[in-house]
Amino acid sequence: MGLQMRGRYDMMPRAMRELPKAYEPTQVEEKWQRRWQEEGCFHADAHTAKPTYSIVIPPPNVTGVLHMGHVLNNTIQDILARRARQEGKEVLWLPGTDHAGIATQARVEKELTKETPPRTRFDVGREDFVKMVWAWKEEHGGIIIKQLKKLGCSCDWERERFTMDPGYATEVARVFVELFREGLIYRGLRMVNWDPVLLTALSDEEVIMTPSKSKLYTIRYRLEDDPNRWLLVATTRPETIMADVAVAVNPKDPRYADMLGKKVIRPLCEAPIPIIADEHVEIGFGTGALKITPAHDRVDFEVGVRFGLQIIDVLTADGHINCPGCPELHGKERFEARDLSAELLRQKGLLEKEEAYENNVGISQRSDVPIEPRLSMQWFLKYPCVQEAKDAVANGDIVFRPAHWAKTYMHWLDGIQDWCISRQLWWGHRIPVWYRKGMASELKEAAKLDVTDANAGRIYVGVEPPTDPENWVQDEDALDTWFSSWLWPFATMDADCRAKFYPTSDLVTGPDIIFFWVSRMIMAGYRFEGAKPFSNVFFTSIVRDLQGRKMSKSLGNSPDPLDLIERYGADGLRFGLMRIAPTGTDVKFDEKQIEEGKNFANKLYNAARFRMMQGEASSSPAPKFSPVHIDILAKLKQLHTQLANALGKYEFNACAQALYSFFWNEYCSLFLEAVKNDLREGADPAVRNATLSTIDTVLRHYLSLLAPIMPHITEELWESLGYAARYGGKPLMLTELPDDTALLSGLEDSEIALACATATALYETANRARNLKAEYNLATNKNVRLVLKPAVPIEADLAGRLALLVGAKETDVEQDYTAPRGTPTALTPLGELFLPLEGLVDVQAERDRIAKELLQIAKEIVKSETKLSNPSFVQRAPAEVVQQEQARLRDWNEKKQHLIAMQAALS
RNA sequence: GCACGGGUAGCUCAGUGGUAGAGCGGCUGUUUUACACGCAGUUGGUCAGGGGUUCAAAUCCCUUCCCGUGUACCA
Repeated sequence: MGLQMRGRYDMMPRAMRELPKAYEPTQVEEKWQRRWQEEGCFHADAHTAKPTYSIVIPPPNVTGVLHMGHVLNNTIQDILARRARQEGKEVLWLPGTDHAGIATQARVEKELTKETPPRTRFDVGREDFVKMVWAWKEEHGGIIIKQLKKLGCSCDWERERFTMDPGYATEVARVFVELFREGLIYRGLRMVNWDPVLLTALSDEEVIMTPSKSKLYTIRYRLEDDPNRWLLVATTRPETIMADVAVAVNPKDPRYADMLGKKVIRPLCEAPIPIIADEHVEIGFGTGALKITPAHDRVDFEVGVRFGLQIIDVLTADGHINCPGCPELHGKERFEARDLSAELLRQKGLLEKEEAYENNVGISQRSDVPIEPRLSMQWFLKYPCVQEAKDAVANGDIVFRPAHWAKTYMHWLDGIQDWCISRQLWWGHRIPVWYRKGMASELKEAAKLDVTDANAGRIYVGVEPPTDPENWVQDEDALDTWFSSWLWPFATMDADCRAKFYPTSDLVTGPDIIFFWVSRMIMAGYRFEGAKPFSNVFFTSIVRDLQGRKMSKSLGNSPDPLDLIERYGADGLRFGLMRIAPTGTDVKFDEKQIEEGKNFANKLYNAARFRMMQGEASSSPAPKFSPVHIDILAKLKQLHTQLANALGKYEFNACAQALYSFFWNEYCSLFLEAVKNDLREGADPAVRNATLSTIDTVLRHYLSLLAPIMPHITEELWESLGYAARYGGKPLMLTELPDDTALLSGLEDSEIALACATATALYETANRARNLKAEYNLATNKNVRLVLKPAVPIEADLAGRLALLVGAKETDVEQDYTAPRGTPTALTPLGELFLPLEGLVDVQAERDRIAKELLQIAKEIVKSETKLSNPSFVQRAPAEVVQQEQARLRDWNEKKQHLIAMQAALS
């Protein structure tokens, strides 16, 4: 090998025969991940003058392990980041993890239950428990970060953040204090979604309305003053009857008009309760009478408020009945109590009927049990900058892709409700509010606490604890995890970093967290930084299994990405996934596709290996280019454009597709197969130089273009092909994209067009010849002779390439060739092509073949003639289209004539 | 209920008015010196159904059906 070896990226000469035939990704990938990091390739400098590109990672839960959704999401971010580096930008991809209050706390609590004897966090105590969670986080919390590194993510790991880092915690508190002072954060007694397993309030977004099979019970309520009159009430929750304080009917319902103002006897925990009239009750549903249970239903609560009704709470925090007045039910679990109460009513003869019924039940996203509407003292946030958030997306300051998600976003913002931000958890940011000692119990009951209470000195709200802590007691609650996540795009950055990299460029995330995260970040960005947090939001598809089901642990249908990386390589996984990732819809995951990614890596490796087996090109004699060289360079130039366009539209599947098809089909199958003889011994050195330099040009450009998707193998080949040393002496990932305008710069457009047409004709001709061979059952590798009766001038070079492509020993170009009777013939763009089969001629077979082809052509001709004989078409279609159709018809007719002539020669 | 997305070859998906495509799979041939993770050939389609607009519809409009997602709820 005559490679020039110098610099630290040099490659030691290796005997090419020792290069393994198959690409083995594992070691290569580990090596480059290590080297990139050692050399600080991922580090973002906040002080350069370069244009910036920045992304903040959607922080995975610190309890998380990598799943396919993460792979999709982070591969896309990595592609964007790597491509931006190639374009000369200063790139920050900021990584980190989320403390995930509920998930992480639950994780450690689970460990406690495994102890003997089992313990709960209450046995441990708040301070020690929080210490335990921190310890767990230090030991197990980094798993997903390691996994992201294995995927090749080029995050600036020096800037890794955690949502409970000290600096971050300060930001969270600062924001709380500011919003409190502004009056947007307040504490109030409200109906909230209560999780009876986790014993905390949840936001509306954390409740999933799920259709469930329930029962609708119709129950008899006796009128107080008439033992023979009954009011029938339908309910799905008989276990809350003891908390009924009224029965409501629609004021327009004639059936009950005379009952208004009277009382019925509550059938359990008996007591008279009024019959009231409320518009809210639908006449047509059930019996038209609705039991009002303000403590256990949101709507009933509002009715209760309107009518000044009493609130009777008969459920404990963990979902058990608390009603000593009804000893049969007191202390029973809520669902057990439901059946039991129905039974009790039946025994009393008060259960009119019981029917199967499907209704929507709110399920806790976290604990998977039905939530309870519960009256509870919680902290709420009235969202800031709602209008700015709407405007930004409406006027295009922030672009959603796919665009239709903007509708979902707007809809949510239109109906936005105050956010319940307090959680009865220990792991998380504790609410920075302190109550004056001695007043604590009084304040606990206060209907609403707000900024005036701080002014009155009853409470203290501050980033720092009060200076006289002995006089204060801190609020017990922690903040919703999303109350820290919504600050992620700026709270992760110091002042310099913010100055350079905020607002960020792109956000890549799943549409399932538009409300949880995306919308809230936008509002926070405007409120606290006075600017949008990002310019583009790319919503990835949701990865599903082949049956279309969401991937989940319980279904066991979620492949382990690390296992996939092991078997197919990170590059294979990335490429395979990008190839099937559609824009705008779900992606059905098929492992076969990942295998394709691996196969593609192998193809690339072998194409590079082929190059390494050749010597070096030399400057003399001057390279003699032929049409196939020019053709592949023109296609390469096209690929540059295609990729830039697809990336601009975030069409990653189109990128992968274009890269795949260029390399496999155009470069390997056509170009390389056409030029192999140029590299054999005895070939014209000028042609050899043209071929080698073309190969190098293509590979050099191609590795750069592919690098963002398959960073490891391209980096490896960049080095081992010697390009690192030759083009800039830097790793590929820090090398700028080569300039595609320099390709073919010395040639006129017309020359290029002619060369491409010639190459295309050559490939088509080869194709026809291969068909002929196959139809005559001649093995691919069977050396045959071709004769070409040229329709255009054929250079010897071209004839040679044709023979090579077809697997023929030669192509004779003979203007006056007369084929023996029955010789298989094809009409090709280069002329009539014969496949003389000395002694093997099968006249009948050739006749059949021609007849078959004629049949096909006849159909096309009919189609075309029908079209052209339609006057409307000729008159109304654009002239261009008509001409095109006419040309097609001429072509078909010409072919037909030719085939008929051949047929005649056979008879 | 409302909104959004989707229905194209056995499978996964491209295809924004002008000759229905790719990869995989199937079948046939092939160990030719980069690659059998390969090469060559080939087989697969009422573009969900119906109607409309148009010279021309997978593509635009209407409608029905099916799948998915979000959202609102009636106890």
